[in-house]
Amino acid sequence: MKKAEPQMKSGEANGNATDTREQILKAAEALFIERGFDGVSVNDVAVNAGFAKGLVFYYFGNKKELFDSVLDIYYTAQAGALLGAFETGGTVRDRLHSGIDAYIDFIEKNPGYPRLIQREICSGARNTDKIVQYMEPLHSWGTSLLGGMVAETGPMSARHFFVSFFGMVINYYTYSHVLGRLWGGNPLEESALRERREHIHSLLDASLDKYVTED
Amino acid sequence: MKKAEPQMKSGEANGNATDTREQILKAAEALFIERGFDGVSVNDVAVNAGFAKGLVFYYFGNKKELFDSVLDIYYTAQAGALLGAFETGGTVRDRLHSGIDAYIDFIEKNPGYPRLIQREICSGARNTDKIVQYMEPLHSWGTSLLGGMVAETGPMSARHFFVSFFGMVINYYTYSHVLGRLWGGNPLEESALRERREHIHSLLDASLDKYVTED
DNA sequence: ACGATGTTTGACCGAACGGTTAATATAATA
DNA sequence: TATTATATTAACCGTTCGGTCAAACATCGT
Repeated sequence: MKKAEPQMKSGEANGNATDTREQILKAAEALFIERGFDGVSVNDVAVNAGFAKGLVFYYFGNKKELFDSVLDIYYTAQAGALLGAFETGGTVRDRLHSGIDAYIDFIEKNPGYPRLIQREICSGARNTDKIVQYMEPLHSWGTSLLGGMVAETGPMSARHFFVSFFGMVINYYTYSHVLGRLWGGNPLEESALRERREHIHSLLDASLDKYVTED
Repeated sequence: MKKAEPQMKSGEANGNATDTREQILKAAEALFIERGFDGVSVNDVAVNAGFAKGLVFYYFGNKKELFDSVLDIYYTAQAGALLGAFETGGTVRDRLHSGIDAYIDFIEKNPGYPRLIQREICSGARNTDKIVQYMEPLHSWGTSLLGGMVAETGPMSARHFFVSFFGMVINYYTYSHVLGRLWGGNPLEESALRERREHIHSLLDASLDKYVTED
């Protein structure tokens, strides 16, 4: 048996810095989503990407920076996905609906995102800055849209609506595997996702009908 | 200087198995809430409780069992807190309101609970069984209450209302430190909590008014 | 062919990890 | 008080951790 021929399979040395970086990032993303920062070792990432551990440090310096790079990818993707949707015209009601749709679209295209970000939120103060950075555009979009139409403070203020609908949207996806067990089906299949989307839009309409004076 | 006198400070050897077990559990709970399973070492727990590491294994066998013991405490507490509230009388609307109140009460008395359980949910399949066990009573209470009054399937079915209100309730607490930064205040102070509670009840009323045919 | 530059590895480091164990301190029992 | 049973410690084990580093490999302009 002669030595292994140099054959190109995914995640093997390729001499291209950009490709390698991206392969490492892909592996890191998948693992961090599955097990969180503390549940993943740098060696896990390297092996899953098909490289030696040292290479991860060559490209990312340390584990925290690797993790932050993954977060930044999502942040950029989210910003890009929402920016367009936030600038559409129409009534406030229309704009709220299309903003929520854009956010759901983004989540469905990035199914790992809810778990990654929500676990980070639960982890307390460690990454608060980055999470705030994430939510700030969403938050200011939502609250400024509703701003003139609901009370500025109190139980029916825009900020509470924001938290409610944000939680309503994102939790369906973070809970999906539990809901699958509870319901006996796959909450992430296409028809179920359509159903969920419709539910949220209906609840938005119900809230606007009752608590927002005018469109 | 003579040897340290045997004085009783919190978390010191006391020869009492029950007390020691509880001190370890308390320390473990606080740390698991703050940093999650993988972010906490057994030595952390032992030191925080004021004992040697070996003692944790003496009482709990291994790290996973220690973690499960913490989860079980919350599960028992939750079950006890909700059982009474689920058996009150009145209209369906009244019973939904009082069930939600009981759940909020429980969370406010156990402020670490949302972070602990939600992070576990985000961590995927590892503890799905236990999480399902957690949510099953809540879920069946909510869906059976609404059962006869909304569609069995489709976007306005009981199951979707359950997810929406569950997420609405719990996310306010898991997001509190982020919301504090976003709003410039403390979302966990008493007046803010009252406000949040009122918001949720109002949204429930709006939903019932629009989508539930009769009380 | 050559060195220069960038890429990748594998061996290595000290620290921390989960877990074990023999020995000791304490409490209970007789 | 002597004996037994329990509670607790400190040292230890093998493994894995994040991180470093010198050497090897690849690429490419000259």
